[in-house]
Amino acid sequence: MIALVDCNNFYVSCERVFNPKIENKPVIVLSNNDGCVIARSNEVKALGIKMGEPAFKLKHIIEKKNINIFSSNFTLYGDLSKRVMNVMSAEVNKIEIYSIDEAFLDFTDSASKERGVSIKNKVQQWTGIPVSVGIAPTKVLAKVAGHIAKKYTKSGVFIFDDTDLIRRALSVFAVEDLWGIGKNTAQKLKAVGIHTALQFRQCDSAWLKTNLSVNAVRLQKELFSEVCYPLELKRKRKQNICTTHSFGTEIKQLSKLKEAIGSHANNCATKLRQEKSCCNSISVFLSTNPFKPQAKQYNPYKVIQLDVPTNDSMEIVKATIKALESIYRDDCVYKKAGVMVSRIVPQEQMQLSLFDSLDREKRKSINIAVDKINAIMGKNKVKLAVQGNGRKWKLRQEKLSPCYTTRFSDILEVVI
DNA sequence: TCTGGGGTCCTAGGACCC
DNA sequence: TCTGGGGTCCTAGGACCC
Repeated sequence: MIALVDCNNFYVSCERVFNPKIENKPVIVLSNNDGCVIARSNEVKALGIKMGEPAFKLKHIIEKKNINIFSSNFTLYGDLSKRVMNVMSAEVNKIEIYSIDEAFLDFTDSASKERGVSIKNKVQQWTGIPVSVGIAPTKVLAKVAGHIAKKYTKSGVFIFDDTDLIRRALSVFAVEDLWGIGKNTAQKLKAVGIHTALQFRQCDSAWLKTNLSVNAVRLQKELFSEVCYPLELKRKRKQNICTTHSFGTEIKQLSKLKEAIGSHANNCATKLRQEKSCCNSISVFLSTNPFKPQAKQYNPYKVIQLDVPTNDSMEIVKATIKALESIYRDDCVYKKAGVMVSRIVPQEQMQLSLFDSLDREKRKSINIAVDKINAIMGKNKVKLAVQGNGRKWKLRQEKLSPCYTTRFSDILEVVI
């Protein structure tokens, strides 16, 4: 048996932990640049505000309903996530951390509602974060159970412990709410009269295989309690690492794009080194503002293949700047830029080249030193000159909450 | 004025091999 | 009129997830 533990409205709950005034009040957390809604409290969901809605369209209702707005504070959310995961890890033998706010727990040794409730209460008491728990024989069913727990139970815990119960639940569970069924697939299914999870479970698997994909067949098996997605206990090495941002204000000049791309590239290199990986290929991409159809649209990208895999900041930044120069056009206004590194290999398994002229040992020492300094002094305290000192393309974060748990100057003071 | 930022997996089709 | 029958590898694009 598997338990899915899912934090309720996670980012909103994080903001509430240190700000009890917004308990039971409508709260929204916005994406980077204060662009879209990415987390909503129940009060906000009740108002009919959708996930992903652009903030500027909500100005009116925000004022009218007195909604509390926050810029995203990923430092805070990441730290609280770590705490939640730590509490749960101590409760089970095996755990798969699936995302910032979700984990699958191995309940094979004992699966009961009481165990779910006990974990839920402990997480709530020790971290301040409310969670829901769904317990079932497979991940897909645990997701369904979690859904039910969150929506229809008082305890916030739901367990699928008999097949008839599963059958009855699936008969009223919308097919588009299944894990792995997105908008497009749901549309296809509905076109042939499949509306509920039970109907999906009953349909011909050969039809699923040809018309959808093998994943649809796996999903179907999981609904029959047959495990196709086992717990993944070992953290996998990332296959791609991507850093990108929209600009607060649009950019035209090459020099500013260089700062942005250079920073993204350095960021990717740092992440590569944290993963102990090297990349064999680097891509750079730019895009204009798709929401301004009257403006000239241009979304170029350039991929550079390397002879020797690398995670050296200087080498990666240099390559991206060259790529940027090759795709830049001065008759466009850019809204977004990014860097992606791929074809990743473990750093201890890199294939060397006979004709390599770079002193890799020396570079390695430099990178280690820079990483060390930045770990102590703060991100990007030491950086490459091309990144500039500008904050010109910086994020807009007008409603940022303090980093209560990770910055000494932000620690709460208690007045007695 | 204003619309996020990460990831993964699968498939079809092209290029190539014998 | 008619032009084989196997394979592999790579990539772009689609679909999905949080």
